[in-house]
Amino acid sequence: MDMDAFFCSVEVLDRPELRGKPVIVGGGVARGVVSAASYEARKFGVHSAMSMAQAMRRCPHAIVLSGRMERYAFISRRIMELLATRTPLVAPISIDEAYLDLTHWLPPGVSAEEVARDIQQEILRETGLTCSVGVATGKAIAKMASDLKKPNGLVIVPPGTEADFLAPLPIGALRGVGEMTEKRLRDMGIRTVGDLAALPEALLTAKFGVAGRDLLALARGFDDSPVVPERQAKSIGRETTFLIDVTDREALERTLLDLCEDVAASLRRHALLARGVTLKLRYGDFSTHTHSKTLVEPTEVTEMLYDVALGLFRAANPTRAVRLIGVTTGPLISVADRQLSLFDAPSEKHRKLASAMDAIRDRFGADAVIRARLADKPTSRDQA
DNA sequence: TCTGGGGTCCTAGGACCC
DNA sequence: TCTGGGGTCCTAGGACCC
Repeated sequence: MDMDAFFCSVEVLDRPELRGKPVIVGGGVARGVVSAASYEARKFGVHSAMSMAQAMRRCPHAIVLSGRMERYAFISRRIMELLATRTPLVAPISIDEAYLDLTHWLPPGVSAEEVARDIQQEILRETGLTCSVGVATGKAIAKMASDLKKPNGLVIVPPGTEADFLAPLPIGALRGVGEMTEKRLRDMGIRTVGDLAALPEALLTAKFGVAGRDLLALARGFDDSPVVPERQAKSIGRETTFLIDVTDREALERTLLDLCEDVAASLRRHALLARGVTLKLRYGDFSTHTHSKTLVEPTEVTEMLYDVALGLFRAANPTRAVRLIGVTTGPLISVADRQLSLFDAPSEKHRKLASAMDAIRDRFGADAVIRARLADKPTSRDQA
């Protein structure tokens, strides 16, 4: 199940005067990208992930909105609840998409196709939004089927017809084939999934390794990875791109603290501890570097994360202007699995303070308590 | 054209251990 | 003085997805 132009459709729902107009939800025009484009905007060649600058060139009269994530998340939760009434095996893969395994959950005498239509009608009735659905024996093929007839489409791939369904599709439509792989395959003369399916496995493995073998299997219709609900997160991170590249170390370090604060709060909210920290820096030429360190002891404490992140930042010693800075933590373990060390005492104070601050923020909002370090000057993120 | 922010998974070399 | 093989962890980079 895949919602159609989800963010834009929600905006049109809430503001009917937008209906029929080219609407784009995305980041700032300066350095942002398109998050969602209405079908009217897509007619002009606008699509998600395109830079806003290019989108505006292609569709100068588009209505550009910055997006309201809380509103989208609210509607998403409602949709996921509706899906959960059909089968316990629902795996949300993003805010507007989910896989359902109906194998053992079809009501007697009811086909998967009928359930799919029913879901589309129910979502439309309950939210006013349309979605597209693909029905197949595997996730990847179901996803490709749902992409085929948007919006409000329903495409069924009967068991045994997978390879025939895939063969005419352009190679870039195959899940796992991104920009890089598409280019390499096209250079080899491969244009459709059928072309790929006809190649010998040895050739694909030689060129692309394990990924080549997997792509070939999918191209031939073999797709059986299970629908797994509720997978535990393996990493949690925050990053920010500046409006203008930043050289000022003090400003960068302040942003780093801000990011660590966010990440730590998220870890605590999910009752997780980080075993490692990765600092990410992107420079003006878009070159991107990461610097990681495994922690002596897993933590969810802002100061511990910041201490390590700052150490990585100072060791990296960036001399060029920074376009993006980010902090990612992982791998993660559950708080329940914390191994208490003999030298744990000093961080206990931090943990208590942090949970007190989290509680205040939950009740009074994110800005109710802020660090003295972040209090006076605006952080670079405020400017971004 | 000039590239967000949230992730997952894979590769590969070197350290380290047995 | 010419030096194994296997497993796991750490770190960096990169492709891909939504």
